[in-house]
Order: sequence, then C-alpha cells, then structure tokens
Amino acid sequence: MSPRKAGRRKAPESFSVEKAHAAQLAMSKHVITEDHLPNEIRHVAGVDVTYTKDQSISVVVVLNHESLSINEYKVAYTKTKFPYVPTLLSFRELHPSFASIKKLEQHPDVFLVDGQGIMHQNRLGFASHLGLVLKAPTIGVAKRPLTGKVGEYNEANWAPITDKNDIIGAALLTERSKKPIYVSVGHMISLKRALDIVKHYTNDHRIPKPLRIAHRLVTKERRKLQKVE
DNA sequence: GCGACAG
DNA sequence: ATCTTGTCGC
Repeated sequence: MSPRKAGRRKAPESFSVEKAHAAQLAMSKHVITEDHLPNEIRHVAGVDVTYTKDQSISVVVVLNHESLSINEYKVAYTKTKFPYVPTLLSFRELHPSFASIKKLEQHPDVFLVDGQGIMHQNRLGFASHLGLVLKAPTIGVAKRPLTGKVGEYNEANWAPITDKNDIIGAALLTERSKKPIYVSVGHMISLKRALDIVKHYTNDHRIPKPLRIAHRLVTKERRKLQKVE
C-alpha cells in the first residue's frame, strides 16, 4: 500500500507504510520516559519546519531558560524527500530538523518539538523519533490530538490522555485559551517534567515560546526564499 | 469495512 | 502545513 498523496514529494517506491509502522514500534522500545536531563535547566530549544514547493526549511532556536531570551538559532534548507502522511510525520520532518540542529554550537538541555512524542499509535511520534536520533531529551507539543482518550482535567489544568491503559500524554489548558495543547514525552524525560517545562514557556500564550519563535523565524525564512523564486 | 488522522 | 483579506475580540 502506498502513502496517500500529500505535499509535492512522493515516497520512495520501496517504501511501505506497514514496514514504517513496524519500525516505529521497534524503535519505540528504546524511548526513555524518565528524566535523563539536568535538574537545573539552562537552555531549551524549539524546532519547526516549513515547506515551499520542493524545499524544507528548518529552524532551531535556543532560549535561555532563565531570561527567556534567544541564545542562538540556526536555519537549514534541504530538499523535501517525503510527503506528509498522518502517523508518519517524522519521516518528513526528521532530516530537515536534524540539519538545523547539527549546526548548533551548543547542546540544549531539552528540545520542544512541533508534534507528538509517545502520544502516537506506535508510541513514536516525531518528537520521540527525533529524540532517539539525537540521543537527547525531547518533548512533543502538538496543537491537535492524534490518538488517545482525554480524561478529567485536574487542579493544574491538564488532563491525562490514555490509550490501552497507558498514560501517553496530557491535554494542557493554558491561561487564556479554551483550546488545549497536547504535550507528551518525547525522549529522556518524564511527563511531569515535560509539563513543567512547557508551562514555563507558555505565559500568556497557547504555544510555548521556543516554538513560537521557531515558527516565526521559519515563516520569515520561507517568505525570503519565495521572494526570489 | 469506513473514516479519521500531528505538520 | 500552504494558499490568502478582512475582520472579530482582548
């Protein structure tokens, strides 16, 4: 079976959705859902990707955890090699993201990623897949749910999301927004810690600051590119 | 079997 | 996600 048409690129002929799903399930066994990061966080990154006709543009921005100011950011342009297929987002966004991240001069303590972590049918959303590749802590932050059942909201304004008796993430209600954001463990972090970090960057907004900045920069880069095309 | 489905 | 103007709300 071939992936449904999406985006400009076609998946390679040799590609199979079934094999990709099996690979996700195998890789998910290596995901660590406990804290393997410093107690004192200094730098947090945000990663985002945007697309033109046939190019992917990725931005990674690193914020100072204390001051919330931008420490450094990098941009990478790569050729788009894979279409968007629901449940297979990482196959599209991993390479462009990796390209920008490897340009960083510092190693952030944790990466906020635009998409799901283990809140995924095969427990391997983009954030988890990226974490495994980087061997670094990652957190999935999605604007819409992908799978799981939303439970009751608690005092801290988040509701657990479960699937087959597993807590796979949380719907987090922020200050002035009716719509929750969907937070899940990417890699090398606990859900509790992931929520604390996301909340730290969510003051007054729905989307945490590292991702807002990354999205703003990536859009700016795309506009620049499209002007000369 | 059918539909829904992160970005 | 992207293509797009005005417009409603804080």
